[in-house]
Amino acid sequence: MTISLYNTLTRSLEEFVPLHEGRVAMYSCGPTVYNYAHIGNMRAFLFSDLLHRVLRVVGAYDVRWVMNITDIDDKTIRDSSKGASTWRTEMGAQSEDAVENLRRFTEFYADEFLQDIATLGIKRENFYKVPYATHYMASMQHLIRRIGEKGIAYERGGSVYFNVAEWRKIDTYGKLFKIDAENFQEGVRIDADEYDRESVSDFVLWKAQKDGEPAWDFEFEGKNLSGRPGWHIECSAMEQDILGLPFDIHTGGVDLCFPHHEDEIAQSKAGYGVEPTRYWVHNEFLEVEGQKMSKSLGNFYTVRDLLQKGIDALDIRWLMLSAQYSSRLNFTFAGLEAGRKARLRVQDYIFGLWEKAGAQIHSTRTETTNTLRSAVFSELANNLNTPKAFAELFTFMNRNAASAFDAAEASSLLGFFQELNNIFDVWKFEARPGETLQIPDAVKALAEERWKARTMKNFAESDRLRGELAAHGFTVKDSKDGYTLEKA
RNA sequence: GGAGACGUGGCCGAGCGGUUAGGCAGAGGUCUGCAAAACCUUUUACAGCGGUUCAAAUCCGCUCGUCUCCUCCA
Repeated sequence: MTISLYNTLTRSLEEFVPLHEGRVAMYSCGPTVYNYAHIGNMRAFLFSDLLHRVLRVVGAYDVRWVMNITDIDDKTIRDSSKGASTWRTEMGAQSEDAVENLRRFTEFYADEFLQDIATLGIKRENFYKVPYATHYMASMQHLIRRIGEKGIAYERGGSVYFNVAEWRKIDTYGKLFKIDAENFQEGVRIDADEYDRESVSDFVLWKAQKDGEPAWDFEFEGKNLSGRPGWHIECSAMEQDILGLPFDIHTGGVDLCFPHHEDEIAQSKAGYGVEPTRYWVHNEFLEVEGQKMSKSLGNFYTVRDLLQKGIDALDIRWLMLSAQYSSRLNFTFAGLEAGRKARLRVQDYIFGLWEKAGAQIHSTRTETTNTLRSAVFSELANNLNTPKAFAELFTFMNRNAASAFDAAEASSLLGFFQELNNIFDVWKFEARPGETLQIPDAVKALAEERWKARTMKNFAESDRLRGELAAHGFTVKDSKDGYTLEKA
């Protein structure tokens, strides 16, 4: 099925056509590992996960997905520096070597991050590669030299800058974002002292080392400039090294359009002569309880904060799917609960199908399955319209009780739900838990006793026994001619 | 100050010129000692004010509000 995506570069919905038939190379801007990632960050990564899964399942593409880890920048340097209060004992002791400290610090948060996304269902094995910026030092330096050779970079005070004015003579600067050159000055406070750049719009490719900072040697135009790479250069270098240019899709949060992605385009084109990608796809922000997420408002959550509150990671995943990636999402606890109920309703439907299908899952599609499948998949193919896809699913469920299908039909539908779960990844395919529940004899006896009391209309005793069952961790549900036990 | 986006019923969230979106919650019902579940039925919309049109939540203008970017940021 053809997939369409909103391309920030053209500001329009475009039909996605890969550069190589059947294959997609995709790069996602990953986290800067200076702290635990929060749920706002997670939206970006869950969006990339969704996109790559839709490409695989709906588009039937072979997808190479790369997401970087930024392990060198101002914050990681600041927080890993000697004596910083942000240093955690889990990171071990601090050494005398700033580079080593940076490594220990960022490795800690990178590991935590990879764990967090795994919790949310972003699987490590789905990545082609998760590169760390500092492992690509040589490639970055090589790219900077190439930009220098083209005359678009200059050295100043030990730092190397990209010369935007010079670049503008060759190509557009402002592809993702319309820029008024004059705009830069008005009303904006730019920390000019920190930089010796010629123009405020120039950006740094290589930063000179300051006292005590981690640094790498870099030979540029005959000088050794001890320092470290600028923020944008890592993506350009790793993309070229790992995926080759151009590749198909680049994702990231909307805030990265400018300057990060704009600068990435300029650098790659200046250095390699090629623009990195054809499709730039950006996810919108997440709000919490209708407000911008911030520490001072107390609505700033990391994944582990939510898990500590007893929230199921699958419900976070579902909630993130319940709005289209391109619109703002209001993350609320009520929404989490509403989503949970909706998700479990589908799960219950799957259990129902499982029962009818006699545990058989078939990939052969009946007409019913085909109709549902194309309805749901075409919504996903339509710029990842997950809410609409959900709506199709629920509309189908509302019209077709699971119990109404015969075994063949149910098996076929299960096949589709499983296929769909390769994207959403929030359901289980197994018998309804109650049916395989191990019930201790003592509990069975209690339940029997209660049922007897109930039939004799001794409700006080019946309710007392219900309480006892609850103490054993079981809930009893009555129906007309019997009862069922469930794990509470 | 400049650039851009958004404002849908109690909440979330699609729709983007004419047709019931969907979910959660609420209400009524079936069932029921109670409770839970399940199923059926169902109420409440398009920020405000103008304009274009046979027809506007959907297009245009203004106002108000929220957000993003221009500075590190998913």
